[in-house]
Amino acid sequence: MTERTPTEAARDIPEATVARLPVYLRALTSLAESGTPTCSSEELAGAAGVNSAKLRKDLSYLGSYGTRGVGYDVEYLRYQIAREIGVTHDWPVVIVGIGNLGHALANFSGFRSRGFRVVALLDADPGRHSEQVAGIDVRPFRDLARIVAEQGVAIGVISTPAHAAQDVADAMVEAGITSILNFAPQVLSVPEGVDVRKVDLSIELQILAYHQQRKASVLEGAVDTAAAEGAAEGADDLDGLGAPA
Amino acid sequence: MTERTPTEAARDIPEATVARLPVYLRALTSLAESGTPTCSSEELAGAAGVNSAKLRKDLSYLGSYGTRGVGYDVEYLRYQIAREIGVTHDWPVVIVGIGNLGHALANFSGFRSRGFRVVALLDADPGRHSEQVAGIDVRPFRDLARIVAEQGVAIGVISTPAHAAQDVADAMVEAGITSILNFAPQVLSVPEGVDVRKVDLSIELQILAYHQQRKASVLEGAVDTAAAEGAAEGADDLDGLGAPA
DNA sequence: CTCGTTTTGTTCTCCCGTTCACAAACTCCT
DNA sequence: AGGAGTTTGTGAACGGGAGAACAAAACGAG
Repeated sequence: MTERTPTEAARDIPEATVARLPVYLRALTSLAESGTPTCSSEELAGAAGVNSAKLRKDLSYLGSYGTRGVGYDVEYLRYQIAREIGVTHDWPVVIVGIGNLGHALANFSGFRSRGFRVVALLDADPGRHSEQVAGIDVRPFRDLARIVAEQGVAIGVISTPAHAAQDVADAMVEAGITSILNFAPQVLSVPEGVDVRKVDLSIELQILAYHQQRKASVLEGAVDTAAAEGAAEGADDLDGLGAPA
Repeated sequence: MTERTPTEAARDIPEATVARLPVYLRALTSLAESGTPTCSSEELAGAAGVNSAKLRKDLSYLGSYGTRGVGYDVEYLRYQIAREIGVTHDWPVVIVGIGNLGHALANFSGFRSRGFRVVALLDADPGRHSEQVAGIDVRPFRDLARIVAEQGVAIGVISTPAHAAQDVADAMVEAGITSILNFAPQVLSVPEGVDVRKVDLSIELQILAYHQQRKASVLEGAVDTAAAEGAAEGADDLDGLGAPA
C-alpha cells in the first residue's frame, strides 16, 4: 500500500500539511548543507519547530520515504518534498507595484533558491519605468498580458497600494494568472479556480497585540482591566465608548 | 495562573476568530469612511470576504453588539473590536534589521493608522547607523534593551537575514519583549509566554506553487506528470535543487 | 538465526472550527 | 396595537487536524 503508482499524482494532501511542507523542505536543505546524510523524525521535527508525530503523519501523505529503525535520507526526502510541492523547476513570477515593498520583494534572494524566478516588475506609474530594480527593468503595467503569455507566468505578486489591488488582480486573472500572492491590505475577489493568499502586516501585528493585551492584563492584576470591563459589563452604560477616532 | 478574574476579563475567543477580527476592523473602518452608519452581517461579511454565519458567530464571542432586524452600528462595532484587539491606543514597536525589507516596513504607512508606532529602527551594521529611514534614525542593535525599557516596547519585528534571527530573538526576549513578528526565514525558539508569528514569502509562494502544479496537471492531463514521476523514481537525480544562497 | 533496540507509519480519540438552521427580537406598516 | 418582514445570536451537526499510543519493520549483536 505504500507502493506509489506514478500516474496517481493527485493524492489528497491536507491543507495544513501543505502549509508545513515548505518548512520541512527548508529544514532539510539546511541539514543537507551541514552534510547530514540522514535524520530521524525527531530531529527533523525539532528543526522545523513541530512535534514528531505531526511530522511523520505529514510525510506519510507523500508516501513511505523513511526507513524504520533508521530515519530519513536527507537528500532523498528533500527531493520528494520539492517534487510534491512542485519546486524542482523554477516558476516564473511577476511583481506588480514597485514601491518600497516591491523593491524589497524584487531584491529578495530567496526567490531563485526556492523555486521561483522574477521575470518582470510592473508599475502603473510612468515615473518608475526608467528605473532598474535588482537588475530588472520596471515596465508598464499594461504589458502584463503580453509578458504573462510570453513567459508562461502562472503566479503573480501584488504589492500595490490597497486601492489598486483589485484592478491589478482583475488584470492578472484576465491575463491568465491563476495564483496570486497579495500584500495589499485589501480583500480580493477572484473567480473560482484562482488561488489567493494574503500577507498582511497589520493583521499579524494586531493578532500579536491582542495576545499581548491579555498577557498584560493578567500580569498587572485585574485592577485596570476589571474597572474597564466593569463599566462595559453595565451593558447599558455605553459612555466612554463614544469616542472612537 | 489560569484562574480568571471575577469580572471575566478573559473571555475565551477562539484563535481563528482573533485572526479575523482585524479583517472586520478594516472593513468597518472602510464603511465608516464612506459614511455608512449601519450594516448587516451580510454586508460586512461580504466586505470582509467571509460568510455571514461565520461573521455573526465571531462577533458573538465579543458580546451582543448588533440589533436584530437592523444590523450593526458601524462606529460602535468598530470601537468594540478595536478595544477587544487592544488597538484603541498605539503600541510601540521596534524593527530590527534595516535591509530592503526593513526599509519597506519602516515606511509602511499602515502602522500608525492601525494601532502601532515605530519607536526605533535597529541594525547591527555600523554602516547603517548614519542613515535615517522614514524620518527615524537607525541605531545600534546593542541599544535594544535600553530602548525597550525606556519606551515600554512589547512588540518587536525581525527583518534580518535568517542567520541573525535567533540571536535577535534571544536579545528581544532578554530585553523584555514578549511578542515577535518574524520575517526571517528561520524557525525561532523562544521561552514559554513569548508569542511569535512568522511571515514567510517563500512558504506562501510554495503553497501557491503546490496548488498551481495540481491545477496544471489536471488541465494538461496526467501525461507530463506521469513522465516526471517516473524519472523521479530514480531517486538519485537531485539536480535542480542545488545552490541555495 | 534469534532477540532486543530503534524508529517509522498508522489508528484512534479528542478538540477546534465551520456551517446549517431556526428561534428570538427588533422595526415598520397598517 | 398587532402582524409581517428582517436580521441577529446560537444550538447542533459535521468535518478536519492534533496528539497519543502502538504495531510493523529494519538493523545490529551475539
